[in-house]
Amino acid sequence: MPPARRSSTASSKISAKPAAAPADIPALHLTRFLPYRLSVLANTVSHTLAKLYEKRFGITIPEWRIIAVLGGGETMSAGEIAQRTAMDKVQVSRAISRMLDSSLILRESGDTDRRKALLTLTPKALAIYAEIVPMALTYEEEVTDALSIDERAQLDTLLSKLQARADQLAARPAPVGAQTEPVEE
Amino acid sequence: MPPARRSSTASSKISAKPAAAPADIPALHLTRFLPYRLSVLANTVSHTLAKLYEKRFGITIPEWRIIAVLGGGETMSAGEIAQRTAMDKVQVSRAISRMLDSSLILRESGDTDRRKALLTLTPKALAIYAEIVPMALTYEEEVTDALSIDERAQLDTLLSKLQARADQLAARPAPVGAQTEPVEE
DNA sequence: TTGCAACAGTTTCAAACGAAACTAAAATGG
DNA sequence: CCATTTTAGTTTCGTTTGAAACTGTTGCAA
Repeated sequence: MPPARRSSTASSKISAKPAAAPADIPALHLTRFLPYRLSVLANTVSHTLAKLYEKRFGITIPEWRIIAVLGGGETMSAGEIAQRTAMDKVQVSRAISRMLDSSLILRESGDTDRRKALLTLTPKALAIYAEIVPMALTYEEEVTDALSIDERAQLDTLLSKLQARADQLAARPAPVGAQTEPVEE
Repeated sequence: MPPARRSSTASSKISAKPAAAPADIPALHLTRFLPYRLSVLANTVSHTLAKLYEKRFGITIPEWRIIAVLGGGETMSAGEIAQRTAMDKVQVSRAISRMLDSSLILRESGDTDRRKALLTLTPKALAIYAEIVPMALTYEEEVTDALSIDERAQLDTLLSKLQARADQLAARPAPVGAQTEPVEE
């Protein structure tokens, strides 16, 4: 610990006794806490997969998602992509701009509505799609191999239910009794 | 679409026919793809919760995690915190520095090893802990209310198994050959 | 001892992000 | 019609991030 700005007491001899923590507060163990567990798991999985196709194709997660939704050869607008990939429009816009630079995507302005740009993958991107999909599916399988057939079905159900509920709670305006006050002291 | 840099074909009349996509490529539907689903769900949940305590206490996710592991009044080093929160040391270092500024944490240099700084929550942070834990648990309950008792147990099992497997796969050196081969089984 | 590798944390730097402001093009409507 | 609002997408700005480099400290070994 090098340039540790000297803060108040800098000695040692810390009483091993938990100084505070009133007994009536329900304990929270991070490792049992659903949001934490989901976050860590999703992170591990995404990160591993991302490294795989970053190394192989030099694309990022947003780009991979766009390739995934356009991989069928379809054409759609940026807004549609945003919806389908659950990314926001800024992220999509930036990813598209990168993909234009690397000739992965083709942008044509629509006739009927010139605000909407119609986006299509180039053959180059389609080639990546053809290679990356099996890779992605293989990885998914490797992960789900940890589960039985029954458990995989359960997982599907659970994720759907949780997502539905999480969406519902996220949409909720504001926690009813929530003060907008920054902590009393 | 304002300053759309004109890229090659800029007309319209897009043939609705999917130009490519050979039939032998297994389709990948993002909405059925586990890494994607996990990512979206974790994101929704974390984001909702983060907004909750950001608004109320002005703390970020890393700070909340640190409060969570130190909330019992324990004292530990930054490295230990990093392990327990599954954050990397840079993230922890920065969170701690913020918390020192806002008097949420106390840093004392150890006697035996002056590299390790011993970290403890201040009463102010403990007060936040006392308030935030019920909030967090309530939110967790609201989410899991979408599930039956059985399903909650399933979820626990599934997450554990998936995390274990994901960790295992993440640790795997690197798919050396270009191929995504199942490798040593 | 000193000499060097390993460790604990911090800092730096460039890329990535989110919110909000912005621009251009459509839709609305008086 | 022209003015206003909405929609589609981009840009800007300040913050956050992650990797790698760095600093101080300790442990180990010759």
